Parts: sequence; C-alpha cells; structure tokens
Amino acid sequence: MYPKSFTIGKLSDQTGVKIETVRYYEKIGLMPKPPRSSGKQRLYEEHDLSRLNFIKRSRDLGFSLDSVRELLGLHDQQTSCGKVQEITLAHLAAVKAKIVDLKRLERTLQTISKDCAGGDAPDCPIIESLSLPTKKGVQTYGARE
Amino acid sequence: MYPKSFTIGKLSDQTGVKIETVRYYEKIGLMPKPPRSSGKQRLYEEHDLSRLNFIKRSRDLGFSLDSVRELLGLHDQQTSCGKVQEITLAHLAAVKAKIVDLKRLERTLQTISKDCAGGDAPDCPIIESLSLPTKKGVQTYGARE
DNA sequence: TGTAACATCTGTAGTAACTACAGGTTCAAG
DNA sequence: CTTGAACCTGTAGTTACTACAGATGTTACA
Repeated sequence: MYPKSFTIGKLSDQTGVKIETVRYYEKIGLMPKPPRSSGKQRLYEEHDLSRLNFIKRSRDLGFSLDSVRELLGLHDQQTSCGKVQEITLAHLAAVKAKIVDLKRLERTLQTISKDCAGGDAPDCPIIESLSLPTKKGVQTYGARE
Repeated sequence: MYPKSFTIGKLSDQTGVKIETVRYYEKIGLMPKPPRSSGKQRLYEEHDLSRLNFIKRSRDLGFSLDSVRELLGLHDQQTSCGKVQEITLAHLAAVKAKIVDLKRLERTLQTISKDCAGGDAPDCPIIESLSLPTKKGVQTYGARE
C-alpha cells in the first residue's frame, strides 16, 4: 500500500509538536480532521506531516497562529508571493522592534544591579530604583508581549 | 486632613495602570484592599501610589507577576539585598538569552525574505523555506514565550 | 433640588496558545 | 488472553490582563 498512514504519536515524534497540540490545531482548524481507524484513532499521511512542519516552523519563527493561518491559506491557494512577503516583512519589523526594546531593558537591568552590593544591606538600590515612578503616559520599556 | 485620599481613577492616572488592572492586582493580593467611601468606592493614599509604581516599573522591566510578588515581599520585610539581586540577575540572564534568540530569528527571516521577488510568482521561496522540517528534537529558534 | 454625565462598583467571560488532567478505549506484544 | 502503552473525549488551568453588562455613586450645572 503506497500511501501508508500513521498515528498521531508518530506525527508528533516526527515534527516535535506535542499530541495535545496537534489535536488543538485540529480543533481550531489549522490541521484537517483526518480519517480514523476502526477504533477511532486518527490516521495521518505524508501531507499532514508537511503541513504540521510548516506550522511548527512558522511558530518557531514567531508567527502568531493567525499569521500561520493566513500563510497556510496563501500556501493552499498557491496565491501571490507578494502577500507572503508582506506578512514576513511585517513580522521581521516586529522582531527588530522587540530586540530594541529588550536591549534597552538589558541596559536598565544592568544599571540598576551594578550598584547592589548583594549582602544584607537594608537599603537595596535595586528596590529603590524599582520604586521610581514610570514617566507619565510613557510606555517606557514596552517589554510586554 | 493631611493624608488625603483619592479614588481608583486618580491612582490609575498617576501610575498609568488601568483601573481594571488595579482591581485585578487587588484580587490576586498584590495590592491591599483599601478602605472604602460611604458608597463603597476605593480610597487610596500615597503609599498605595508608591506600591503600584513599584509594580508597574517591575512589570515594565519584564518581571513576571510572581517575581514582582517576591520582590514586594522582600521590599515589605526590608530583607536582604542579596535575594533581590539574585532575582534581578536571573531576569537579566533571561533577557540576554531572549535577545540572542530574537537575533537568530531576525537573521533567518531576513534570509528567507531576501530571495522573494514579491510578485505573483507561484513558487514562493518563503513558503518553500517554511515548509522545511525543523531539525529533529531541537528547539531551533525558541522564540516562544 | 433635579438631572445629566461621568466614575465606579461587582461579577463573569474572553484573549493566546497551549498544557494537564480524568476517566475511558484500543492496539500490539508476548 | 492479558498487560501496558498509546490513544480517545472533554474540561479546566495557565499568564496577565481586558472587556463587557448592569447596577450604583458622585459631581456639575441650571
């Protein structure tokens, strides 16, 4: 039999995506509902493996599930490369911005920790530094997701 | 009356923390339950402002709420500077690691997007690149939270 | 004093992207 | 035929909020 099928466990092993996550992707419509064995177990094939790899790699690259969904749509419809690049470049810009944020954060943490002797001193300069108000209305560090 | 109190709206304006978030912090025990006015509205004072500033600044610096809770505990008990520094340095290390991850991610995104002409070409090199399997068992990019 | 507009109240549900059960089937090996 | 691993469904928990709905409270102005 040429198109030999395999269970969710194999799919999970091959891709590094956890079983629960595969079922979750099915539930939210990222992965198709596969045919089942006589005993209701999911049976996957090669193309499911590709699709899941695509999803995993995109996720590893930091694309949101919404972006992945969009990318998959373009993939499935063999549509324009332009849109794909647009999404990718937008994502790249977001990543760059995040790096800038984190570097500022790194500098601040380095600054506030370097004055700390680290002993049992009652007036910790870190605590004092943390007690300073954030500047009004300014999202100073923006390190949140 | 010297210790003049103010409502949650003022507290929110002063700190930049949204009203709902202040109530949320109260619910999870980060902020104290303040006294109320005759009509059940929360009444805050200066020290609440300081505490909330501390929380906000820590959050902006990327500390988790659990870390903030720990930091506040040390703050409240005037305890050792050493532990504070420990938490801070651990956090700094995590931030540095994340920067490294994101930079790798940035390079990858740059690489896969630069070959893309961006037109209506049916074989998009980005899509092809995304379809590659992630290396077995290796958390290659780790860009997740 | 009335009333309109705004602030605040409680409580619940929703968000992202999973992860972790509980309590049951099914499958493969010996 | 029995054991144990793998699989099933469904629900609830995670983080750190945010967004309502529907009910009060407060304040400014006429």
